[in-house]
Amino acid sequence: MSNHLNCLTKVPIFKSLSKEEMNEVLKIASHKKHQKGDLIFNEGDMIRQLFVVSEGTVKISKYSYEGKEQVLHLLNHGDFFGELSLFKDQETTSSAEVIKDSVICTLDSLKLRNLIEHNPEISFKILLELSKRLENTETKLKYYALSNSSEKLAKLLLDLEKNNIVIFPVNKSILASNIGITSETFSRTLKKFINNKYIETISNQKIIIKNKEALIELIY
Amino acid sequence: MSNHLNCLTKVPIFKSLSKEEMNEVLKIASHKKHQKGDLIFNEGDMIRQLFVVSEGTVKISKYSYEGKEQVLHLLNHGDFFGELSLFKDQETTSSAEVIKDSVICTLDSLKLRNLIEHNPEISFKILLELSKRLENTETKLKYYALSNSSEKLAKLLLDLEKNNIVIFPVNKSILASNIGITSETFSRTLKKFINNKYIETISNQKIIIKNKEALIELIY
DNA sequence: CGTTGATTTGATTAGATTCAACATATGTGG
DNA sequence: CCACATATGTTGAATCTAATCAAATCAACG
Repeated sequence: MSNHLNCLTKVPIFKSLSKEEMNEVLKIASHKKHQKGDLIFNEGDMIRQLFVVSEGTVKISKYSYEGKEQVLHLLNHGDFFGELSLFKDQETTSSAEVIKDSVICTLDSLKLRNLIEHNPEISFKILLELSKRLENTETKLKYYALSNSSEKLAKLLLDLEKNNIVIFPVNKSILASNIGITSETFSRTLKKFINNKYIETISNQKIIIKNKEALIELIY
Repeated sequence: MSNHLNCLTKVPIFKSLSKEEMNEVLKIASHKKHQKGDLIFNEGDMIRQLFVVSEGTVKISKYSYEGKEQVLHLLNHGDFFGELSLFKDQETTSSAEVIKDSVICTLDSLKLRNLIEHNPEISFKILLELSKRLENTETKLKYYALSNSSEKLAKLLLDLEKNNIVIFPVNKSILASNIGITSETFSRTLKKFINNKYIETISNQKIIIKNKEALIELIY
């Protein structure tokens, strides 16, 4: 049916299924390539699928009536979205936009629901995933509500950092919106960090953390 | 074992269980009365239970290092918390405080996990509940990040409103923190709404909405 | 009726947004 | 591979909103 077994076999929530179970899932799945800029769905759209990101990056956002964007999640390989459709046909309350060319699998929610009801395993995995995402969102909430832009940026850098190297996975505007500040403030605050010798820039999307303690200090 | 069958029989996530299943759940449950002000757990505590609110109100919050509070959720009858403990022993990343005298049931997470694995029903219900909470938190996030205090308050009033009557379920400071503003700003913005004849106050915790359209206009 | 906690009000200030201009980076077709 | 077009990023200056701090008032409860 699909040369994108990837979609499902390599995705955490389905990984542990038996061969027969996997075949069941495959029956209700299809996949599609999407280009950067494609809109998978828009706030208010009716959706009846669970979407699983097999390749690429998808941005989940909400917009204010003035058009200001709040990025909720950046989803990569293995992440899913549209889980509320599992329970009932659902007008989404957010938009999903492809920001890096992607392969996305869709699973019919009615059929998936059926499957899940007989596979506690899957249900449990989705449960785990959602719990984490909830915790994540709650933490974000705390930062948005309680922090100034330096704290927010420090937290972002520490989240992205690996061996003191930070590579921005998406452009700075999106990152800014992800932590709830404007791109101008993002730029200015980054500069402040550079002036303070907390960080050094290697390229536009790569920086080195020079004083991690200072950043940690900021968020505690 | 307990005269608080309430804890479980009346709580949505367990409501549909058969008698035998319910007996299984009862075996791993216990309940306890808590007074206003009691701390169920604190950020960083290790928890190994799922908590279900049978009566009263519990406030889930995070605090910044400066002590500023962000209320994440206000939980009432039937709501649960501590779901991450289902997956592994978990240091909580938030605090739970009783703000109205409560009866709280605790279910050992290891045993509950076991039970869930054989009861897709329960798993599915928790899944639904978490999905809703996630959506809720995401919406909150949008408001925190994208709205000014008038929009936030308008949204709060519309959320709480029933037949144009708003009764504040908890004190104003907590509500303010719930929508991510200070109590001073809360007070001032409420006053502005009164001056604009959007609302009228009946008592300290009761107001009437006089111009709902104006409030709706604010949030769109 | 006094004490404690909650709420309101006022004055000041800090911090981020906005808007506009400029600079840099990225991508495309010739 | 260059030149242009478009998208992304940076900087400055003005403005504005909500936070802060301090004080006054109000409400609830033993």
